[in-house]
Amino acid sequence: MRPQKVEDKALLIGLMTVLSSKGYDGSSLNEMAESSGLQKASLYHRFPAGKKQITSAVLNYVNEWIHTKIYLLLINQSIAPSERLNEAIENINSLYNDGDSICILRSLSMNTGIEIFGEQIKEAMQLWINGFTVLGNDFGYSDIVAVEKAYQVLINIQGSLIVSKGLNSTNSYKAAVKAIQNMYKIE
Amino acid sequence: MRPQKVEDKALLIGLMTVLSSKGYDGSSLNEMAESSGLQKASLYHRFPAGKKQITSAVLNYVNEWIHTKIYLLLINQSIAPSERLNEAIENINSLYNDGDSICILRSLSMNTGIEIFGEQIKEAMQLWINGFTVLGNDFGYSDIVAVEKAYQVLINIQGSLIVSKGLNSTNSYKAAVKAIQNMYKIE
DNA sequence: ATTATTATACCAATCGTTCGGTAATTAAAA
DNA sequence: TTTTAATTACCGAACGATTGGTATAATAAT
Repeated sequence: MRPQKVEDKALLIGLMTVLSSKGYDGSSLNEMAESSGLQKASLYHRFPAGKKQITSAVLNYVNEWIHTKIYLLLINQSIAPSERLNEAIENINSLYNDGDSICILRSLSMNTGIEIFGEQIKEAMQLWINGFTVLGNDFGYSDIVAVEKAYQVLINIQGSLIVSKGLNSTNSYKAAVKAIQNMYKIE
Repeated sequence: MRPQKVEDKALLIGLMTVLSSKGYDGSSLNEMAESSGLQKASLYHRFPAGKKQITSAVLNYVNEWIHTKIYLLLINQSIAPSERLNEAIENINSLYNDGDSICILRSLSMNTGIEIFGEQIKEAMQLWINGFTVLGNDFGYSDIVAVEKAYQVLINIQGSLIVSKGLNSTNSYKAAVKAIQNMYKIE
């Protein structure tokens, strides 16, 4: 049979770019087509249920990304905790373009998106928090402190991304990343 | 002349509700009309330039709110610093419905809104940061530390609001507020 | 020849916006 | 005191453009 013009992964990444920067309502199918390299009708061939299915597939891809690049990495006890943290932060930096991008979990958690995709967004955040909780434990912190720190990591990233957007400077994001690294110094 | 059916302030608050929960693209004029108590055409009488002018007016209202309820409050040296902090937090809690609402600065800082309203969003965040910086100074912290803490306040609020939405629980927001209060304990 | 993929054209519904006209108030004229 | 004019606020209906979504025909590969 005829090969795909755009592979699944590249397709999802192109679609993620639009969705994360414009949100669900702001992302038109025409923009999605343009940014993915396929025509609108071709998108309906790949995602017969339309915009909702597209967005859900992108969120699945994001969840898989978080699962491997954050969760599985952070619970991998064959790597030193400090090394895990460094790699996770590298991955996060690449995900958010060193603070320039908008997080898709934020873009899709407006009232229009959260009603449809709430479960997938919740799953993504919990994966993130669970990974960093294990990291905190492996750094020697108690369960309570490890959970606290894990939440603080997610809050710092999400909050600093908003402040970076609002102030038009990635300084806030970069400082937040450093603060996260300081949160896991062994005493 | 004929009196207004809805006063300016009530009008702006109704419009703010839609904009903060659905964002710029997600807020239709029909929803704005319904939520404000005026018909679509009447909104064009009050805001001749349409949706952009409506959104800009709402952001101006928000900036005035931040100016009085955050900035002017936090720099008011006739009130004890700890008292200023408590009042500011009360105001913030009422603004965000104790963590249930979405911040309009976040909703409008998607790529669709930030291009049009970037300056107003920047102004709002800077007011916020400047107010908390003065508070930090009056608590006795050095300039550098006071600025750091001020940024952290904004990041904690914005980040915890996102996490609260995503996890469908205001626990994260409420914990972040407590963390902010602990940031300004006098040693 | 068959099948997967894409492109063009199209649709109803909704979008932001505009327009003609009405309702309510005040001030001046009769 | 009543009437008229002027002013402003409001609204139903319609505008062209764009939305998400669907046909259907053409193309490319096995």
